[in-house]
Amino acid sequence: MKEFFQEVYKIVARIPRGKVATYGQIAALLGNPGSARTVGWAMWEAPAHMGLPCHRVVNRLGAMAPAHTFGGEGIQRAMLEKEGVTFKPNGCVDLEKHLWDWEADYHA
DNA sequence: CATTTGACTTTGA
DNA sequence: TTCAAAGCCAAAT
Repeated sequence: MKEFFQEVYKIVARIPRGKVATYGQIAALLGNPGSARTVGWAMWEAPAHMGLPCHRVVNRLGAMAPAHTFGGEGIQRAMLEKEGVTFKPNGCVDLEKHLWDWEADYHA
């Protein structure tokens, strides 16, 4: 469903700078908590296409997509760090500090 | 038209 | 506690 993609794009576009969102939460926000994988799939199509901050979208562990997705290893991480996002020693985004509070912002 | 795959998540052993 | 398997929705082949 293309609309599903649009929903994903809209939500991702609303992620505040310096914050990150997880696939599962985005999916849940769309009403499809089980389609976390489909959310990621949608990102694959959208990227630079519409200036979508896909680098702010990570899995629930704070890990990011394969390097080639952003043009190289560390690209996504670099952009996030530039926005003020911190990383854990394990190399994942510090979700506890930078997880987007979509509940308050989007009014799910 | 049916099968497989995919930037994931959650539960079972 | 850690490891492994199933499940979910949508798109691509």
